[in-house]
Amino acid sequence: MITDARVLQPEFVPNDVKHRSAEVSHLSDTLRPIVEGNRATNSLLYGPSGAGKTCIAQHTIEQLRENVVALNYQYVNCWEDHSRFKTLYRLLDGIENTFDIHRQSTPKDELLERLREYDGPPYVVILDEVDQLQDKSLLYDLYRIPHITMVLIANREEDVFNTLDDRLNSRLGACPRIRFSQYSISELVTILEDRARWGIESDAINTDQLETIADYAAGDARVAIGIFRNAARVARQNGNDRITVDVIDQVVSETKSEIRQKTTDKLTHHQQVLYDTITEAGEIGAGDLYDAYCKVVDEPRTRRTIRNHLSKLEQYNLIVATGNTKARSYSLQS
DNA sequence: GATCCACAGGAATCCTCGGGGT
DNA sequence: ACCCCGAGGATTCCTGTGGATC
Repeated sequence: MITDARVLQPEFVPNDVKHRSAEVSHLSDTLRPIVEGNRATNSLLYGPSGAGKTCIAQHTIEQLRENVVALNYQYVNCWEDHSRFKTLYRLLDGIENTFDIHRQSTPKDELLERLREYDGPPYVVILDEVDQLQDKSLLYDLYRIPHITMVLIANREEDVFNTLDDRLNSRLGACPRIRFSQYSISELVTILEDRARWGIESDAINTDQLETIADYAAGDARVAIGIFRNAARVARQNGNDRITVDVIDQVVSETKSEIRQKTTDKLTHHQQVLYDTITEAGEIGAGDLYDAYCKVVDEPRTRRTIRNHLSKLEQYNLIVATGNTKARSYSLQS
């Protein structure tokens, strides 16, 4: 029943993207100078998760590559590579300049120096989840390298600009910002129709069922494609040649927790305990939370460290904090 | 309204770990 | 075998803030 499993994968980037032509053309406008050999402007894509930011960034650059003789590009997820060193390493990796870097104790800004010295074709870098970048001054350093063009991606624009210093704000503050909003149900349906056409046999699913999936996904394309993929997998396991609504109902919660799991997997043990404690309590004040945390963990960290962890969890959109000072309480992100 | 207190978060410093140099 | 160095996490110290209490 499944004819091409690749197109059901979350990281698959289609040649033909739906409902984002305005965003694509805005982004390609900012990048167009590269085609004429000039310096392109940096840009920021922002919007809720599953709105197609990463996909559109990669798609647009792929398109650009077809028009430019030579162009390098690299995708960096700043959550996974959140330190200055790791991000720089990843960027050098994109231009294959890492063969002799094996230690963290390479002289202080040797990596940056190498990026500066790079004299190949224009280099476009996608910095996804850029608000998670530990050392924002890296953006300034990259900004000053002429042949590098940055495409920044974040959920909320204020998460990016609030954390920049004045110097960076005056430079990057003026860059084009492209807003992505949630997909509507019907938009999700057409996206799923494409995937269905490319990935599974033609009569294995119909519009009604795709609508059911889109409904469950609530505007998040990543969730929609995840449900679709799992439903196709379960249907195949059961030996069915069609994806029924029953199967879809069955895989929804599994898929959602799968996606949540991907996020919480990146947490440290201490962050995980905090998250679980909040999950259990529903809503909990800072003092009670710390006490509960200490009971669970062998070697509890200090209050100060826990506050850092909590603000990280908040940045990850896993929890929300409401109220100030004594009235502060933590609960799960809905 | 003055005072107290729990809490947030910035800055400086300490600690630990991994890898290189001698 | 030993020391050294850089990075990043944790801790210590601190200031500011707003709710609670009288």
